[in-house]
Amino acid sequence: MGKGESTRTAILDEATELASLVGLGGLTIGTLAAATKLSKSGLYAHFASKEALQVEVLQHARERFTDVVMRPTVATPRGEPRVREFFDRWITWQSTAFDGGCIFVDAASEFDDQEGPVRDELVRAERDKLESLTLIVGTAVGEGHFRADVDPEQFAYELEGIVLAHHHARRLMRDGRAEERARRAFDRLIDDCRAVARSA
Amino acid sequence: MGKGESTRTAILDEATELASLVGLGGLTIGTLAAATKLSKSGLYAHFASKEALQVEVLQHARERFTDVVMRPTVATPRGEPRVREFFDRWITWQSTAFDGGCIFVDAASEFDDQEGPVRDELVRAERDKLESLTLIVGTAVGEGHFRADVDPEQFAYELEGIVLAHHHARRLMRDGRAEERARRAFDRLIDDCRAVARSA
DNA sequence: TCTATAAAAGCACGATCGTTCGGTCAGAAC
DNA sequence: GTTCTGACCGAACGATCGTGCTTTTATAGA
Repeated sequence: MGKGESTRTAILDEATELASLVGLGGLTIGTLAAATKLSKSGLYAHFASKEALQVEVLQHARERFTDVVMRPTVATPRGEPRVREFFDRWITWQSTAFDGGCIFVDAASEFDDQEGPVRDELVRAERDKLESLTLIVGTAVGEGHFRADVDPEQFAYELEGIVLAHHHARRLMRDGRAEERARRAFDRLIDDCRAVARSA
Repeated sequence: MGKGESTRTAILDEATELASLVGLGGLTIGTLAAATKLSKSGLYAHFASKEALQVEVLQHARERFTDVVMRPTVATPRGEPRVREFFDRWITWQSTAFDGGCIFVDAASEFDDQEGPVRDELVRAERDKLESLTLIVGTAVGEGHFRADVDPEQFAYELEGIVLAHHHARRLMRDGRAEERARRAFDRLIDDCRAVARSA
């Protein structure tokens, strides 16, 4: 890895951290330059524009997500264990990957109304994650761990809800029991997928 | 209502709308002045600072929430019907109250790491809503509509998750079936509260 | 060691940020 | 008719924004 590439990575690391605190939009070249001990122009030479930087920050974070969540997940036994692993790692990711909030959650509310490459990248990342999750759940159905009429997309939707509630409770409300509550919600979700039938 | 007070309200209305599109932090005095057809200084005379404006925007939105969600909810029969009413109105609120995303959701990710009066107001609003919801669920338990071992706080946590998932799916992913999914998730939640016992 | 090239700095630009201040102009109070 | 007040505006402040250009410094290959 050449000099340029290594500073580039360092910039993106720092930018990810900063963006998790002040948001992707709140990120400024000036503060990022100060944080990386570079001049504004020196830093700027690495990127075509601020918008391009924002997109690259998202891609950078996405690679990390793949490394610490996705890859270990697909390496565990298929079916329910894999679903559990995914959930575990996802929750842990949200608590440990950033000083601030998860930049995907933060950026989602920030850019959901702002058309452009940043929003596009966000949607791409989310769709990717959703597809993987749907597949993982579908496999659990195929393995017979979950009922046949379990809707993987609905499962993914509800799991996302649990994770978002966890993020909300933990970061805004600073609820010490946020993770415990998330686990209870997840257990209920899993439980309903295993049960033979639901009450009328 | 005097002249000053009415323009003040008009400013807050417009500010709420704008903030839902670009975030509370993305809101600027200049664009807000242009949107309200006032000069920057003319507008600014109504508020002590931008931060004070942000806080007032949140309070303004909170009053609207009380009007269109809370008040009609507590006017419906106690127990499960009231819980359903709350959910219905909350979901509708998120879809219709703003052009952009719900400013509480947006602001929550934006300010969860930024100490100050804006964050404080956010926490206050959230705590308020959570308390009301917990009470409403508790009543449903008291009425015998829900099982006695239902944990109202856990219920509130999971309901918030459903609403957040709905917001996420609807605004970022533009999923047309977001609301249908939310309703299914809610029905499952209610169902589990009524069931006599859960499978092992 | 010399040189070609890559990396970072220096400096400056136009724009916009939040904020302040002096002023105008209508209407109410006296 | 004068004074006072509330509502608003125009201009400007210093700071910072994103973004270029030019120059210096560091690095790597011969």
